Amino acid sequence: MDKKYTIKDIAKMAGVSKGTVDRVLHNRGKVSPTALEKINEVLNVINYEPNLIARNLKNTKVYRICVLLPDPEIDTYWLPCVNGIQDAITEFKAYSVIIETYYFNPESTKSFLSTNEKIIRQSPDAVLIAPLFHKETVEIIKQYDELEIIVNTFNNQVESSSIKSFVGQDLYKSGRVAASLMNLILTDGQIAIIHIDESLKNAVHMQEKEKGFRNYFDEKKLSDFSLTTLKLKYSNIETKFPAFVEENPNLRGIFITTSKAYQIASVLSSIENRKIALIGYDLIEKNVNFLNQGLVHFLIHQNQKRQAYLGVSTLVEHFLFRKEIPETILLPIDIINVENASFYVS
Amino acid sequence: MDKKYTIKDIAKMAGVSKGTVDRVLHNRGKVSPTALEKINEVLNVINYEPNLIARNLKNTKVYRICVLLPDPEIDTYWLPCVNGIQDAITEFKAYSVIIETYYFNPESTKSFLSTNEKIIRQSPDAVLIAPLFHKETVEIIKQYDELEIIVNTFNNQVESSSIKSFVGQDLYKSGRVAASLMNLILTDGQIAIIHIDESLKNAVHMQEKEKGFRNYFDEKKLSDFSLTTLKLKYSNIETKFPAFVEENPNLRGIFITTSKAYQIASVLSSIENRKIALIGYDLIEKNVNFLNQGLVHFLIHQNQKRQAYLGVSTLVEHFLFRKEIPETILLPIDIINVENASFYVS
DNA sequence: TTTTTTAGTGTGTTCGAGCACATTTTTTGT
DNA sequence: ACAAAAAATGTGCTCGAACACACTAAAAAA
Repeated sequence: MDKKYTIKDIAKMAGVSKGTVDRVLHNRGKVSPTALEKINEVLNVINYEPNLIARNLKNTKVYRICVLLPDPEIDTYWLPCVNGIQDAITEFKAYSVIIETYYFNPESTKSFLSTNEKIIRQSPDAVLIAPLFHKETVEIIKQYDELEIIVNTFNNQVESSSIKSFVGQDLYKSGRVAASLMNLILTDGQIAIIHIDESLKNAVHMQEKEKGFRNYFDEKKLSDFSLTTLKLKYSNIETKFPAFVEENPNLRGIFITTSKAYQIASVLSSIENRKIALIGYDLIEKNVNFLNQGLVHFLIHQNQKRQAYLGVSTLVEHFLFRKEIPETILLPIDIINVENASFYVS
Repeated sequence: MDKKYTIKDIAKMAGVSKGTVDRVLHNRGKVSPTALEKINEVLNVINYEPNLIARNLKNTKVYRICVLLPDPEIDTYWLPCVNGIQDAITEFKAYSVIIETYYFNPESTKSFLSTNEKIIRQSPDAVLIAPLFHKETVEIIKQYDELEIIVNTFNNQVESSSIKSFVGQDLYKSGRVAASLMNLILTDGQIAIIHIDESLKNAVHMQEKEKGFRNYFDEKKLSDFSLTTLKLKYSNIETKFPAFVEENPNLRGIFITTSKAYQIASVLSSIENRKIALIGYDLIEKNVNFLNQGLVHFLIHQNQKRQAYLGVSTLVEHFLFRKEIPETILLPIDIINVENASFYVS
């Protein structure tokens, strides 16, 4: 039943040599109809599963996987990804796989393109990309496609038939989750949706979250709330945001669509007499600090570490164990408050 | 730097044979001080990591791991565990590991003990147990210990120096999480903590959750709430519970410490004019249905599937890759509402 | 009929670790 | 000094898949 058969076993059973069995299994070379039938008969009865260990031992081909993501020194948001990739490296170090990480400057499309060129020069078997820049990504993917390099993406979704896989989160639904939590904290009043970002590279990201957030309130017909959208940059938060709070005395809640909730929380902490509910994204240290202080009510965990890990590991398992690469992996939308945060911070 | 060295490489570098290198690495047999020094010199310079694939190919020892858990046909709560174990079986089927599952009747300590005896007769290398019965577990673990069989546990924590590892959740903290959510839904009124269970086998489980739940309200000095504890059995829910609701007109919220929230929700759905917040455990189908209907507000996901998977996989990796078995793995306390539930249901 | 081609089949080596066994070297005892 | 024992070291086989190569037999060409 669960006995493990080897090629040798099959050969003996079919009364041929292991070479012939091998030829049938990989349909290479010529095999007589007689031998083919005998072997197929055996294969139909037993359930042959090649020993992946033995296969991998013999396999001298070294697979190269390149990962491209923004420099975590420029944006610490990407730090967990590095850990996730490190996990994958550790896990697969025994196998003939090389996993290399490349960083680009998230503020520069040029840097993105030039680092891609650098990767292409390495002629990898596959790449995992955080496609921050939509247009440039579509462009560069053509090149990968021509070179028959498998392209996986994570964090940002880019539509392209050349992309084998995407690992990320349903942003629209994560907006809805945030809305459902906000609706639990508040009963009425004004809610601001704040987008904080230097450039527009996260535009789609942020819009999807806003859509989901607004859709929840529309759908539930929660007419006691009024929703406002506000766009801020790092540089003008300290001036524009306090003014906004001043102008909107009925403001009760804020949904921050990026990982910069701590910047809002920091400003709010200096404004007395205003209790405003905050919901943001990502368990970066500063956010968790404000969560523990009670200034941030909920964080939505996007689990970038696991995103990056899965992005790499599905590729490795594809090469080593011939597993299918899943087209999309949507990670759960983890709801974090002060009580369960410690279990998610790795 | 990252070059992979083989025993043969080391032998050549040290000017000895691979046999001698092997003896040094495993300190078996006699080696002259001269040879030892030469080999150690080489080992200090390079970073030798044995090829686990090759090691495993050669290794003819078949490891046997037995898993013991309640029959999922008697209590569907355990169904996800079976899937988790199945995942592990699939993942490691290439290796020389046999993973066998045994069921016992969760209502019978006798069944628990006799199934354990059955497992012992298989003389496994390790077991993973859901130790539902505390006293009997302590008893049976002695036997495993004498036979030098590694014992891992999951779901229920049992203190014993003979237990190598525990995979589960911090129940006290999960109670706190539930409390924090309840505090968000309600502003005041009576809250019932309901324990639903046939026997007392989950007593410690439920008590821990209650402690955490109550502690949260105590700590925050939320004096607008009053907390009551109610113990129910499957058989008397339909009579006792409606009476309880009747008697307590100020009842606003219920925290169900087991996975039977659906039974409470079912009764509540037939009682008109009472809006009572429900928080329970586990994403079993019936619970998720009530979550979608809006009768259950939050579920806490205990992720039994992953518990079982990790319980097995840490053992397998210990045998195959000589990894350490972590003493305790506490899974995150996932907060589930109607908006994010779909991502957790596997 | 003999030679050449090709279809069909089997044998042997490789991957790296692990271990049994054989061989060589050194030490001990007489 | 020489045999015997002990210590040290080297050799060779195994695990299972993969593939190169060698070989046989039958068919095609000369």
